[in-house]
Amino acid sequence: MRIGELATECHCPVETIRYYEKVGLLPAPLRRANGYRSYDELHRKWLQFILRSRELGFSQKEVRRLTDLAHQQRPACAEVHELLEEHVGDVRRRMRDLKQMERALVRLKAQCHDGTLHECPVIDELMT
Amino acid sequence: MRIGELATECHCPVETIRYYEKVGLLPAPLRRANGYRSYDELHRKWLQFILRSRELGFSQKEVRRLTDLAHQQRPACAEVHELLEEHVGDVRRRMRDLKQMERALVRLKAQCHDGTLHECPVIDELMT
DNA sequence: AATAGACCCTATAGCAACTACAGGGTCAAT
DNA sequence: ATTGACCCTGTAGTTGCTATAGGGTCTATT
Repeated sequence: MRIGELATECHCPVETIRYYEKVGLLPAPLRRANGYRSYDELHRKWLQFILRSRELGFSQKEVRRLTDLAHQQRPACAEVHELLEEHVGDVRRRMRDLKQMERALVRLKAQCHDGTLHECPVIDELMT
Repeated sequence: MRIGELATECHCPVETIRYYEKVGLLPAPLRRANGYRSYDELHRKWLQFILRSRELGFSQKEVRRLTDLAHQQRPACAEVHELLEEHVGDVRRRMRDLKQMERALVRLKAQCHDGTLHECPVIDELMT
């Protein structure tokens, strides 16, 4: 499989695949005589693993830990569990932060009287 | 006021202040004879405006739009309102994304049987 | 007067996690 | 023979800072 086919199959840009290879997340594939990368099913699985983990908000560092764990012949379920716990905590913190932002923004917006004023209390409040 | 004092007053690192000046968010202050930056109350207000906006999740670009609007002698409340609306929408989208992540992670974690297994179904599921 | 320590300056490099060129080679079809 | 789609490498750009190197300045103490 050439890189372009892999990319369309996995719904991700070609550059991202090359990037993952460069930073060592995705194992380097064999090359054809013309220098083109040649991927197989295992590569596809790894790429999907990475993409799915990134979708779930894991950082590159965490994905690296995950792939390392997955590479072990007897994956350490306890460590995976711990990583997941940490990450869920992280996601929840980020949600709380956003919720706070949202509340503050809505409060701020309420001062706007639907944008019909010429003087702007929002600007005033941000200034103080 | 020297940069260090401004920094402690506004609870932000000195480097950040110089950075905001460099990218044109914060107006460049006068300099003393020795080359040190010299800030006044107006600078403090602008810096707080920027920091508060960043806390509310506005991007640098949006902060720029906000400061531009604030600079007008008759701030265009309607535009501020629009910017706020957009941003609240953005924050809510990000929350929805995180919520989805959280649900997926919790579902994934549930497969882990408290990390007591040696074979790891989580890894398996991320692979497929 | 010398020196230590806290402060200030500029300019550059680094971080995450990609994305977007520039400047080339390869391959299949017309 | 040439067009167009694909591939290659290497480098620079993005966002929003943070950190470091290599210097100058000011105040207080010895």
